[in-house]
Amino acid sequence: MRPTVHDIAAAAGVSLATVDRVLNQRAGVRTVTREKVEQAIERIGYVRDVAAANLAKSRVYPFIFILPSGDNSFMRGLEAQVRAAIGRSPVERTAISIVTVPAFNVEALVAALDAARAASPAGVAVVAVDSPDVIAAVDRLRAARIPVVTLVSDLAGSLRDHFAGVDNIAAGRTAASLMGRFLGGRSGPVAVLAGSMLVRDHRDRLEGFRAVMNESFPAHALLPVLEGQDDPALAERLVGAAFAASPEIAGVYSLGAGNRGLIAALKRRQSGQPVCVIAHELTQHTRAALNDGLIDAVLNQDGGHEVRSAIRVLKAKADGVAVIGAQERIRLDIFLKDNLPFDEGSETDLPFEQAGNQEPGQGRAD
Amino acid sequence: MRPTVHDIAAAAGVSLATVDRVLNQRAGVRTVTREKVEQAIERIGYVRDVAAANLAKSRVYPFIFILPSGDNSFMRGLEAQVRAAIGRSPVERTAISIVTVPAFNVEALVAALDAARAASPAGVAVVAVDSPDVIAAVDRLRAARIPVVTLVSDLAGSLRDHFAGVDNIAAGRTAASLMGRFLGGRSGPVAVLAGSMLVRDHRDRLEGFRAVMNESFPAHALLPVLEGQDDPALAERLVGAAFAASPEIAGVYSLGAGNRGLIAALKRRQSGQPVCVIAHELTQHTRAALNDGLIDAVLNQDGGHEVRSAIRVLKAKADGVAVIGAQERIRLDIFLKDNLPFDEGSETDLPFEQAGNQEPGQGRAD
DNA sequence: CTGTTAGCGCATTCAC
DNA sequence: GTGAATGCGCTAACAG
Repeated sequence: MRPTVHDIAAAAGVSLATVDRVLNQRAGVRTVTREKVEQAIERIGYVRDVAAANLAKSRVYPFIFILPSGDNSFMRGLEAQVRAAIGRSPVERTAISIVTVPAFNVEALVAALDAARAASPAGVAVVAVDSPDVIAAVDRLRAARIPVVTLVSDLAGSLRDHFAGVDNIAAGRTAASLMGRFLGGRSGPVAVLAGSMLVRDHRDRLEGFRAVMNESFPAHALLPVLEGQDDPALAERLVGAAFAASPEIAGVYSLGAGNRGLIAALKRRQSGQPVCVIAHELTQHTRAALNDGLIDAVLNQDGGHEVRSAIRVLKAKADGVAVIGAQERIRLDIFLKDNLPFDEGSETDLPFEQAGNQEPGQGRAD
Repeated sequence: MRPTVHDIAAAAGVSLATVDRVLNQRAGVRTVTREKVEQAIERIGYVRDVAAANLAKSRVYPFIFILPSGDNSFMRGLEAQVRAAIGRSPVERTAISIVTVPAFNVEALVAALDAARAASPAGVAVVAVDSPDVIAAVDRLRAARIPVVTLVSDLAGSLRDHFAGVDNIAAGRTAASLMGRFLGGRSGPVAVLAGSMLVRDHRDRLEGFRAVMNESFPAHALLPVLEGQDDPALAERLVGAAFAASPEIAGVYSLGAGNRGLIAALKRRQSGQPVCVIAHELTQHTRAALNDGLIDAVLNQDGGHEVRSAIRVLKAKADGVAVIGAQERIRLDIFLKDNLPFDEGSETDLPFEQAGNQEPGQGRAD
């Protein structure tokens, strides 16, 4: 039997209440007594039973998730995953609320973060937009001792506790490496379609992609980055224009959303050599395009894993306990048409695509 | 507040003990009473608090992990992950014991399974060898109402509750798809190095690989499969001989272990065109070879994830509760030199490679 | 400053 | 067949 609070009380010659006080670092204990207890804890190797503690506390964890609104398959899937977590709330002792803010909008995000702080939750998860104002707002949360986890897109320079997302520089490097090898002997420049340089994940992917293309495949020039604002219509126009201007394009790297537009442009393209296409995020649309051979590879992050990880980490931070580091590393999935997972929409998991309002131009769509 | 046993007792007009009896499907309750209680449960939407139940029971889960012994980096890493789980035992209320048996040895495995059954644990996890005798032994465990999870290599046709491992057919298909595209215009046959056709995972990978190579890249003939018994020395001899016999080899797919031998053979090979090499399992050796450009891609399964998943599933089966399906799907990791994770040996995770005794020929080495 | 006591939600003796 | 009482390990009033 592992030692309990009673054992340490006996060993230290004090009462349960005193033990509890030093265990939970509450005031009102003489230093001598405290040390006596701490030594007893150390000596008998006590580890607290978190389940029992939570039971006694009837602990619930109020968390706030701040996500971009808009018509973006990936983000809507992410939201669905958060809703799934809400469904598990009774079991996991969480009370999660979702706040959506217009994508790429610094002021709205700052306002949401400050509102979250006012609600003093046990933790906040946020898809960050990279900006000094957002950093400041996150740091205000931390100053209020509220744990913060960035989700999908990180916020370097802030005091956030953890980032639940993939290594986006590595993602960009991987995209370049696949692109270069898939192109093999073929020549021609490569186009890059991004959403916005305002978000860290897109910037990181671009950086990684550029680095490896320049190092290892210098024969393929990179065309100027197309910023599609994750808007399918805009993306389609931009890509279509690029195809028209440079018919010899050999590859396209789509590092943001708006892939519906990219796919439409690819379908419309009749002439020219085949293009190698690498995109991000497995959605209904990219999955279909992968199967049709329009897209060669999809790099994906598992939104469900990210959400569950964010919750685990927020809980751990709220309790001040350690996490299994390896379990919280979000892996970059590489999908070819050959290793597509069975469609997850049917049973235990959530659909890749949710119904959503059409708000053109404002979301990180698809 | 979510409803408790008290609420359902009140709603049904019975006592706590009776509620408990129907909750845990114990005998000694009149059918009328039982139905009354069940309706109350349904009506107020009761869900049992597993943590509280475990606390009351002082429940511990005795689990047995059966792993192949021998000098195999991946398997030793897996064992290290199980040991890490043992380290978390006090927190997770598990009591895990590890049993190792010689690799590819049906009789030894059957004996271990039967011994495990005699110990009547709360669950068994086993790296299966595909054989009717093993299936029978697993089914005996299930007949004794002991949950069984297969780990890494599955056992089709058995009554095992769950498989904690990757989709190996998809893995083989993916390997072929990468191989074909990486080879681009180059011609020449492709060699396959396996461990043993006695294990399901190797057979599945081969099947997937063959299928896609034949469908999509018929220009590349497949040489007869080399069975290296996961033994580095044997693998090196076989691969070296294949290079000598067919200097025009364009690619090698190593779907088992023994990659140390493969890498040695690659280093020794001076002449001929460059070969595209795809291997399985990220170990110290494959990681180095990937960085050196000797290996082009490594397909990997995360042993830590598999072990943790196996434990979660065994617990759930023991408690008769559902699992989050998506969380328990083990992903196939594709590593290029560009998306290698930081070396995990240093901090939160475990080393890729453990020290181990040299037992040539009997392990699924490296 | 420290100790006593009564639960948290559930399982399990025991009586009735 | 059914119910009342006790405890799992911990926290939180409330007294002292």
